[in-house]
Amino acid sequence: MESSRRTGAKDSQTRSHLLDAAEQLMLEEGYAAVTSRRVGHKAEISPQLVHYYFGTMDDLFLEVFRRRAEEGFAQFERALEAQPTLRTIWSSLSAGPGSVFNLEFVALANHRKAIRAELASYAERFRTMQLDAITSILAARGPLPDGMTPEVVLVTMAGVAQIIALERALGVSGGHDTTLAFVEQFLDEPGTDGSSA
Amino acid sequence: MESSRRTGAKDSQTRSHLLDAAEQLMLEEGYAAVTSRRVGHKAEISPQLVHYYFGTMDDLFLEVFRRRAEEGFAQFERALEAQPTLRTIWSSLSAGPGSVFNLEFVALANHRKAIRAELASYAERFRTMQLDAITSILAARGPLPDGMTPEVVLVTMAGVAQIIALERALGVSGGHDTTLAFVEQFLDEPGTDGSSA
DNA sequence: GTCTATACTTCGATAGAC
DNA sequence: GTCTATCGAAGTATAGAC
Repeated sequence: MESSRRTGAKDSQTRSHLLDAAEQLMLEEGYAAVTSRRVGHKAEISPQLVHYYFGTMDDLFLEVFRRRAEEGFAQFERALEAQPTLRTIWSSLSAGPGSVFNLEFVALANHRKAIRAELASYAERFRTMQLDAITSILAARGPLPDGMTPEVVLVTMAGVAQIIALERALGVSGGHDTTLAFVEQFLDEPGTDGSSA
Repeated sequence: MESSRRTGAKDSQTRSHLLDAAEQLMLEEGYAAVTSRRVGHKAEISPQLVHYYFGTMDDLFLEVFRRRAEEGFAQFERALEAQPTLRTIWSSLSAGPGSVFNLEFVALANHRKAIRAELASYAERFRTMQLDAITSILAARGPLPDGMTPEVVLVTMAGVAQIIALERALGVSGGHDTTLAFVEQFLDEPGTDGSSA
């Protein structure tokens, strides 16, 4: 017996369909296209059910984000356990639709504080997890050049992965090939300062 | 004698005020907050004038972008002429509100093709200009490590600058200090492979 | 050349029947 | 748990008075 709102069961099929539709709309047309009416229409469900299951649109956005985040999180953990390598970390940073998705959410977070908080918390959890992993991986590879800490490597890889994803979405590709080749070279290297073998 | 729309004189004060208001709204609350009503209200001008001066909202967005782009472009050219250094390029990549601005526009471009085209064209022009500059600057610094071309350095710097700006907007700061310190070290180095002095 | 009035659409959200 | 009916607010855009 709580508030009458927000009752839709978590395992409802309808609920999942609404989340799917919202996610797809967001990916294809941006967050501004995610309206209760359009979500309902895409899911072939009456728009009012959006409010029945999620209350406000902000809550819908949060649920979409959480579902994705948990999924990405679990996926990264599995991949890391199977292959605890630099390449696994790089893959998690440059993986498919995730980057566009993140971008859309960051833009959304600009004026919705509840979403910003959730995003920030997730980003920090993810970063910490990646840092732990990369620290032990790099330790096994020998000493790093002066000033280049595991943190630096991680932030740099994340930045490179992101700008390439972003520019690709824009249709710009200048410098991507050579940069990706350099990343590959770094991933393969047994040592990090060029003094290989 | 052309189409009756889009008549507002380019040098109109009213027009400038509308652009200012739109830009500010976009920076503060994201692109979704840039509506004809809100822009008009912020500029203390009737919302209908937005359509008189710009036709559609898309045209308004384009004008806002162009004004910023030209400004940033000219500024970069001046800075580079005064100080043709790596640091000047880094500054142009990490300069204040520009990054947030870009981010907002990229998100917007996701579902407005006219804006995507403009953004892509600008990004390419800017990248080419930066590449010319960084190539000659790095040439003077001596040979680069294996695989690290000027392009790679540029894309990497751009990525680092961007992810830091993005995370900062989100309130996340893990790893920024050490990464920025590393960038500083790289900017100051007379050589690039650690064999300084 | 500038601004008012206004048409039309879509938005989020709620009430209540079934 | 789902749907119909509906409210008030806000969105883009145009017509036409001044």
